[in-house]
Amino acid sequence: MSKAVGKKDTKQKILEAAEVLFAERGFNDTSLRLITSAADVNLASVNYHFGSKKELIKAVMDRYLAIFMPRADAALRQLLTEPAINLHQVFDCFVAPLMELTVIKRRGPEIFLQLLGRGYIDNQGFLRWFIVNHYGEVLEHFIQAIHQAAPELSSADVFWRLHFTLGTVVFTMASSDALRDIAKADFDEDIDVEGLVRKVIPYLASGVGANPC
Amino acid sequence: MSKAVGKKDTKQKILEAAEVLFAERGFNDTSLRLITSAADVNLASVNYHFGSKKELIKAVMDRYLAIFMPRADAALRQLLTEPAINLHQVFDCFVAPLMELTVIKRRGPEIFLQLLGRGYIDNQGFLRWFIVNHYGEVLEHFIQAIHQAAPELSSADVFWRLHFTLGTVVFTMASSDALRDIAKADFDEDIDVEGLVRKVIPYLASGVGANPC
DNA sequence: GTAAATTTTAAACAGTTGTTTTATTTATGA
DNA sequence: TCATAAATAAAACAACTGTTTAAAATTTAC
Repeated sequence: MSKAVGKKDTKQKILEAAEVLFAERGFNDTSLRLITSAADVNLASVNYHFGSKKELIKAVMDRYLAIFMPRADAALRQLLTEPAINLHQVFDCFVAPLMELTVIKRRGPEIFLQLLGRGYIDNQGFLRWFIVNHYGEVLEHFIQAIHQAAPELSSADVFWRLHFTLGTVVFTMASSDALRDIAKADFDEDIDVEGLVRKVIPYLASGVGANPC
Repeated sequence: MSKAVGKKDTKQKILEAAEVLFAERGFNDTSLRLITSAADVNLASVNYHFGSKKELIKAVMDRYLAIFMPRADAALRQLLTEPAINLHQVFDCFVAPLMELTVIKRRGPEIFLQLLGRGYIDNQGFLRWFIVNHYGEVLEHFIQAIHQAAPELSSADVFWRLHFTLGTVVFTMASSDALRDIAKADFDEDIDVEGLVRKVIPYLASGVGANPC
């Protein structure tokens, strides 16, 4: 143990700068030079510590996934043991794990959701593959919980509405800063991320539970 | 009138190639060289005919917006004259105008929605500004119709749920090709774009109309 | 048919990208 | 303390970006 407590090492500084820029601007539109100058480290240190930009992206994502996924999974497993559940409860399983991402940094929850959206859109699939391969069982428990809460839905309907839901959340969070500014200006409504999450859940629960026609 | 009927001119060839690539890969990740080689025209012809890449993006978008927006507006105006309306009817206003985009090309509806999503995410605002400034009244009629169909919602609630809705649609359509492939493989469900749109509308209507809590 | 305007072409421009190389500095362990 | 390893630094790399230039080809107009 040789590191001084207050002094972040280079690897950490890169991660901290990269995740903010990736969330704000997307992966492809964030250059390594932008990251390294924001982190106040040398350009070459990214390739030295992470190997490549692709690996840096994975490292940034996994720092959040590794905390969020097991906790979401635990909440879903817990819910699945109960006799009768509803969709609102299913979505509520994600709130606490999401808000606990403040352990990484204060704006952790929003950054994580923004990164998730970027990963879904920017790179055609490589991050999606990574998530499904590493955390696939969480998704399965999610689907299982929806089936239990809304047994009238076919598997295909659940599949589609799961993706509708993902779209709603990810898209909203990707532009949450701008939207919250507008809401503040136009309606004098000042809400934080948790407030926004709690605003979207009734929408999601009602949408997923809608009568298919 | 000197153009041979079967022979597309350069400007048209660029538009046709660009819109597909923009929809698939986003604006920033589609280079002019990729477009011009797909269109089989010279690199410099983009700057010659459109002035810049930014103007090309606007031209691509406006080709669809100019057809879609007036028709959607007409449908909303028509609906607003009726005494009692529901949310399902509000969203139905967009289906026919969307499907009519096949006049541009067969896959016009999906391409348009994908472009819309790209414009929302890729460029931080310049396309959004363009749309709001040119077609703002359509958005106002949309909001008015929602207010009429769900008068219990506050203006702020309508604002948020409108953006949830936009997220759902745009995100779903941005990856609709991949999702439909999965649905075909996993559930043997073979649907076209109109089928997908009709699938998402109950979700949206139920979500927007949910009891706010 | 010829001159003028329009369009196409190839080449070069200046700037950015991720990555690698080489040299220098700093830290480690005996 | 000194050799060794690890980390940092500056510079160059090849590939790519949007745009411009200047020459060639084509079309238009009289």
